[in-house]
Amino acid sequence: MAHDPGSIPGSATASSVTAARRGRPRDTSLRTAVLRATLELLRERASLSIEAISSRSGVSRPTIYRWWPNKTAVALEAFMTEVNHRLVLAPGGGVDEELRAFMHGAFGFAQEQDSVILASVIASATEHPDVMESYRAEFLRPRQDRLAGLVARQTRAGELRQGIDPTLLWQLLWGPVYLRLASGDVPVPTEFLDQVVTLLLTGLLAPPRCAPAAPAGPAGPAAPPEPRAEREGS
Amino acid sequence: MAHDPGSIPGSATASSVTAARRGRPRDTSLRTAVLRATLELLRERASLSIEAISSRSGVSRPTIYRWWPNKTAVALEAFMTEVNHRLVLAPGGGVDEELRAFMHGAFGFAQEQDSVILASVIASATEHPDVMESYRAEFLRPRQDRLAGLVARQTRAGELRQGIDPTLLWQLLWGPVYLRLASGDVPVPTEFLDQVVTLLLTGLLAPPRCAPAAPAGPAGPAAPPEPRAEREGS
Amino acid sequence: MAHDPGSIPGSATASSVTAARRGRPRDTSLRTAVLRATLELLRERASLSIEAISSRSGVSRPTIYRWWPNKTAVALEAFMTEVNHRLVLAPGGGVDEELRAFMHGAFGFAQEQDSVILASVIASATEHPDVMESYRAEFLRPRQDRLAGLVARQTRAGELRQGIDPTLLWQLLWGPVYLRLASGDVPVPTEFLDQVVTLLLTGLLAPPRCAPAAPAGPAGPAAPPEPRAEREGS
Amino acid sequence: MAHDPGSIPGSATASSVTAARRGRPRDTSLRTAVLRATLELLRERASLSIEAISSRSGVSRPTIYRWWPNKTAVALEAFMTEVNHRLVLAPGGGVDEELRAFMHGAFGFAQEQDSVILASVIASATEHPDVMESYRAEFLRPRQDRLAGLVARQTRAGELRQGIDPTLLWQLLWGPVYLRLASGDVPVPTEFLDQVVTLLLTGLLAPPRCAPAAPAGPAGPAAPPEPRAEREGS
DNA sequence: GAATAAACGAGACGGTACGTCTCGTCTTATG
DNA sequence: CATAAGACGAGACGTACCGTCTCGTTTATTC
Repeated sequence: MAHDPGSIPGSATASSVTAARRGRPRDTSLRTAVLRATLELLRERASLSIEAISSRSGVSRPTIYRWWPNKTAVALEAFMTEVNHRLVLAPGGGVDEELRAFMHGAFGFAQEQDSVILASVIASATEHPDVMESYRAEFLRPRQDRLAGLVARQTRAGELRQGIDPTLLWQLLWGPVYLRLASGDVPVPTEFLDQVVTLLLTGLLAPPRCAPAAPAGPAGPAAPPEPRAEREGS
Repeated sequence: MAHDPGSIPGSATASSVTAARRGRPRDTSLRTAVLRATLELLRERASLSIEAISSRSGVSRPTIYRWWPNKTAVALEAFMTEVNHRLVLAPGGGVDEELRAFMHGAFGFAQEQDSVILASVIASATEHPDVMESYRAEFLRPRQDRLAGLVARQTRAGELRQGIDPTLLWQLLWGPVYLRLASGDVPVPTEFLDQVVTLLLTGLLAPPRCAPAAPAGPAGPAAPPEPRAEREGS
Repeated sequence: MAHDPGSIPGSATASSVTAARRGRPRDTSLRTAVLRATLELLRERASLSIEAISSRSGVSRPTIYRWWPNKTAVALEAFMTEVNHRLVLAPGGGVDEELRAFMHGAFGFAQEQDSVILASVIASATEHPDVMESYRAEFLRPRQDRLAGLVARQTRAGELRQGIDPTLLWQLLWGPVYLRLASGDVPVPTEFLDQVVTLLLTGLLAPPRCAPAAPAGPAGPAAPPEPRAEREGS
Repeated sequence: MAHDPGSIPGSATASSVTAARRGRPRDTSLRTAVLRATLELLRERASLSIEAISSRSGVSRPTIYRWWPNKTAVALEAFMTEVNHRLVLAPGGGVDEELRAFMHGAFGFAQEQDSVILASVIASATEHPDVMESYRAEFLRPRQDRLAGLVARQTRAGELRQGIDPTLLWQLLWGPVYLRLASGDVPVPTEFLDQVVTLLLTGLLAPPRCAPAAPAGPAGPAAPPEPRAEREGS
């Protein structure tokens, strides 16, 4: 992610075995310090500047520039270290159940204040193609892949309608959550994730007259959603 | 919209009849020039600065600051003048039809390149409560109100299920579109708006065994949507 | 002084008799208001701006520009109205006496805090030839003329050495006072004026051996000047 | 002079020996460039602005602000570098001779057009106590000290009258010169300096009847000074 | 009494400089 | 060779005055 030839993350790479490279070795604690400082600043809703990251982390500005191309990249990396380790999906169960589990795993981080970060990162990533690419690779791809798998599986199982476009579904799931992040409408409670799933499963249409006595089905979920009006929407 | 006490826009207010105000009258061509320059810059994806707006529009910097508190406010106003005059909804027809009409009226602007603007505006509005308020008042409110009306009407008409939360629905409609704007995934074609509506109306579930002939309804919707995979999603 | 075609000050000019000019007559209270406000600001050591004069005096900016070419001109005029009415010289008496009287009359204003004003005015007048000319006409000329008269008279009377250049003398009298004004070393006490005169009259040289017993003469003045060291000089 | 904690000018301080300070060293050519540009602008009688200094010298504005608190400080430093290296006094000789030498050394710079600079610097220093302090320390103090020494020496030698206040004398010597600078009455020719000394030594009074042959002394002084009237005085 | 004309206030505007901030680069000394 | 310290140019920020201009209003003279 950092534009670093030598890779760092886990990085028990070959190189580290063969040759302790010449010169002073990179101080890995710097990466941690920078990312931590960045998260703190983002949480404080302070406007992020390399300047600030530098002075808070104690890492000099030129050093930061050596390892990251711009502040957006730093922010994204900082966010990812926080978020991705939660993405653990336990497949199994009905569509309903499994979709909920997916939402919780994929967007559960939105329960926390930090999550606003992502919206600002994405927004500024528009100007930095490389950062955008990181975002796709590390955030989008894994989630979209899992969703695609889920859709395929449940379609085969006959639980989902035929012909559902996983990409479209992805946008209908992630879109509302992202909207709240972008609008500062955080934290996003778990119930919201569930409501989205519920509405999507059932659809908006009134049950056809075919089975007037059968609002049953998976209808339960549609239990009168308290008309939340606390906030204005987004 | 501009932080202007004395009204400018349409403003055939009483005051304008009774008293042509004292002092040199405001040169209204400036407002236009500023907004036009702003749109141009935003379209060019150039990073927006008051400096740039000033030199491009030929309006001096102090004058811009006289009428707008910050660049985000300028950008929002510029966007609104472009967008809001399209919001004409002709109610009538079935849910399906009416929801589509709503989408086209409310988000049709997303067909154009300009639309990315909005995402950047919203993103930076997070730091400017007053601009955020303008955004709510001029973009969100009218659209949400119309949607709420639509929902109420169609619920009474028995076309929509009982208990649908208009706010949640709003987020499911606007969320996906906004997501594409924010990701630079523009223009958003009209078909996308329709697909969202279709999916939401019908829901994801496979038709219950109760009535094999049932899913007719507005029929078309379930038509195998070609699994668009051109783009990666957002 | 003001760049006013029609003159105002005393101005019982022919024109004022023959024709009260057409149109609304100038409101003379404005001049007073402007000058008073200017003096106040100068006394407060605030940095003088037309803006400030305008808002303090309640006279609009364009009106001030109608009557004065720049702020330096306003300041000079304000100062002169304060200062010149003191210049009343009563000739007569010995050189010593008369020179002292001259100093008191010409530079007595330096006893007051306001006097610093003059230094700043002169300094900025360097860039405004017209203001400099006013300064010469209204401040310098009358004082220099009187001094020249004094020198001529006392030279004829045999009290002053032959061949004293009045211009040089003027600079030796006004220079030290001006220096204190310019350095903010105000107020300039009357004793200072006297000391200057004394030193100049007697000169620095020790009395020639010709009359070892006669430090008398006009020596009295040289009475042990208490070695003031309170301030640093200028 | 610059508000620089770390010493630059001569400063062969201990620190400079032991430790060449960390970080990129200050580019001393910038200081020179700034001061040179400043002198040029002052000579051209252009109104001095940091903006102008910056663009003329090629040094960026922030850098200038890093090293000087305001433009007055820059101007003073620029002037001092030009002026102070001339202050070399060779004591010895009679009062007359020595006083003249003092004048030439201390105020000789006034022969050049540049000298007007000083007046404008002092004028604006009134608003900047720190600059005023620099002025005292670097211009006033050394000159006043030498004058005080001169007075003491010559008083002991019996050439000067007892009880002459060096501060008062300072004002009588520097005042007339400063007056000419402030009035734009430059260059100040060497003869002017001499005339001031002459007048001060001898005094104004006609020689007492005691010793008709007396006023010999340094004789010259009383030589009929051509009544210069070319300029108006100041 | 109506027309005329100047004086004036209110306010908009382009312009210039201010002093500050952050960016990203570069240069040196140190580890 | 990695790093810290720090100097630097570039450029935008938001503000303060400048001096000018355009109006509408007021107050006097003149026809």
